[in-house]
Amino acid sequence: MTNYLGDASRYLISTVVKRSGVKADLIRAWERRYKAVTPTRTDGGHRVYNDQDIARLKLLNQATSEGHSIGQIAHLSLTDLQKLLKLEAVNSPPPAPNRGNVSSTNNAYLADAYIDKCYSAMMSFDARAIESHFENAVVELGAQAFMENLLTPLLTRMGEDWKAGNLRPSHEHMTTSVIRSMVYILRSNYTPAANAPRLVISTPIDQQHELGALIAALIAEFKGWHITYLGPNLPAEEIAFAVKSSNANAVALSITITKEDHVIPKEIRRLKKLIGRDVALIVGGSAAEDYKVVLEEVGALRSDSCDDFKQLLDDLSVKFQGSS
Amino acid sequence: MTNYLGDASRYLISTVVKRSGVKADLIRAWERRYKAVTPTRTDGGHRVYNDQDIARLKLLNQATSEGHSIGQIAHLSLTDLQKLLKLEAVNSPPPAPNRGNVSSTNNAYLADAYIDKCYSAMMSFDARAIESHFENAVVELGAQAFMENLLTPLLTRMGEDWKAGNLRPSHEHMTTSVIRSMVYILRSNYTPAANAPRLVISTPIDQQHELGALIAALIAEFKGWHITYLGPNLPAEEIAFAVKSSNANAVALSITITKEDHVIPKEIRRLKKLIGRDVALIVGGSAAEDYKVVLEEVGALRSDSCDDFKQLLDDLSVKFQGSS
DNA sequence: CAGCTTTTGTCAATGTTTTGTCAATATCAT
DNA sequence: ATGATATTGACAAAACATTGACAAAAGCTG
Repeated sequence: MTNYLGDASRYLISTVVKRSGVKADLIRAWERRYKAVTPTRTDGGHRVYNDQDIARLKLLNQATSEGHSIGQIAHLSLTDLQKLLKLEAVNSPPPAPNRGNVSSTNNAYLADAYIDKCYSAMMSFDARAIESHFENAVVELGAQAFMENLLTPLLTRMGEDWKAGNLRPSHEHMTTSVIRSMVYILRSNYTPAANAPRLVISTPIDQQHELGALIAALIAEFKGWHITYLGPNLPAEEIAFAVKSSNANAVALSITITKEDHVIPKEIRRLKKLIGRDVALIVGGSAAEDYKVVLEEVGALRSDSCDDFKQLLDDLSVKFQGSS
Repeated sequence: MTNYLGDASRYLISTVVKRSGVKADLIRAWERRYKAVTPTRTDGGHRVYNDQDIARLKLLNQATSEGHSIGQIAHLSLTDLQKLLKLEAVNSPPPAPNRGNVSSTNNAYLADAYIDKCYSAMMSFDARAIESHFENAVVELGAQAFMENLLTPLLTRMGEDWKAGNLRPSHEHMTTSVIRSMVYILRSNYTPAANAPRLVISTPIDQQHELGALIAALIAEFKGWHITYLGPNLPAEEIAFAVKSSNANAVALSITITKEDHVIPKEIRRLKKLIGRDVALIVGGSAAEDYKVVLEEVGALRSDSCDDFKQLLDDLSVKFQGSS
């Protein structure tokens, strides 16, 4: 079995400098003094790095520039470094999302490479490998691009393969659980303001697929909303109860499968009645348009894409600002 | 193996200053005069602190600024310091009804306090608060104790409240999703050996509750197994498919709800037939004993507690060692 | 309250460690 | 042959440690 550490990514130091932002001399110094990375070598002795090394260097660079001492963190794993930076961000207010240093085209290209890797790992049920690729991708692309250029396309591709019958439920289950477990790292790390608008996210009953809901949760979190994520497959009463209890301003539902019966329309009508007129209802997902009629009937907002959803959130945000 | 969240991170004094809010000179003075913290040293003699030290300093700082004299409290344990400042620990709006069940040992007492906090946060759908309590608890208790003294009792209590009707599905859903997202952080990130025994974890069809399965996954991961976690509610074919694809040595199922129909027994029989005799089948969860008959019939292993499960894993581990 | 002692936070002076950077020289790759 | 890379050694700025001292604050005593 090919293991994910031995994949086809091989970069010379000049490439690593460009992608990690760490100068070559420093990379070598870190290796010499602390074994921060341990690249393989060509026959001639040139260093050969992989994606993981790049991700590491990027994180180490960020951590040192935030005051951590390289000697103390050089040996930490990728995960530990992420934890370190997350904790760091939690305890200090500076919201500086100002680190765009890779062009978007380059980003898209890189993301595509990662998608392929993730897909083959998924097919062979190698959760560790998926996770490892995700980790690297998050570091390299940043959380935003990770979601937009990797997670969303991956989800789309999975949806297609699902319809074509190439994908089994177990694949989808495993991948979902990997993504869910990474939500914590992905999430923007500052606590939303006390008066941030509040959103409850779920999927209606009999809708088991939660990937869409997860992505929606992440997007909303990045937008500064205060999220109550309920996971998939809940009846209207439960969702409404959560809305009341958390005093939410809006509910977002993800619907990805069209059912012939009338369960979904019934649930939506019931939910809308329960939450009342003051709470907005947003419905998205690949099957949302099949329920167009009901949605219009109850005055629900539809979102057909990530950008759509963002726009909706922004609009609502203005409306609900400060209404606690 | 080495790191839970505790000793993974080592900080120099400048970082500690930023995180704790105590000036460097003062930290050293406190150490010199009262041994308030006892950092290790680098070869060169620089002080190296850990998360607990930082937590301590934070608390000490808070306590002194509230009038306590440093000389009197410097030697107190983290627990005692927390008790000292217990009135300040209110950061969630709804004051929780405190179920006063105080245990004997400090650690258990501490865990109990966290359980209460988590429970009231859960009741008010404050996912952020739950997460924050979990984070603190992991740092304070260590991952092992976190699971055994907090997560497991919490789960048990949820089960009881569920039966008593005090808990709604939405509560359980939200809490599950928080725990799932924390799994990533909890996991020791050491990559299992290539020849580590492989385990697939899921719950049978119609078993929506996955908290037991999650804890099982964590335990197995700590034991060095290579895990493929599938999430809840999968038919036998899917689980078997994942077993074949990942070349697993064993399957673990969590069953928490007893159904009157014969779905579960049928699923178990089918699963056992599909995976064959060479793959072990482990079944646990609060409702597992209700299916005793079937389980014995197919030769499944039963685990009634965490310790039980650990024992089982160890036994199997020996058997499967190196068989890839 | 005045006077005395103890506690506690801060600072300065001086020496050591850590770490980013650079230069010189040799080797590799195309 | 030329540009990229590797190795080694060195350097200086920044960060850290130690020691000793000092004064404000707190506590105590008569």
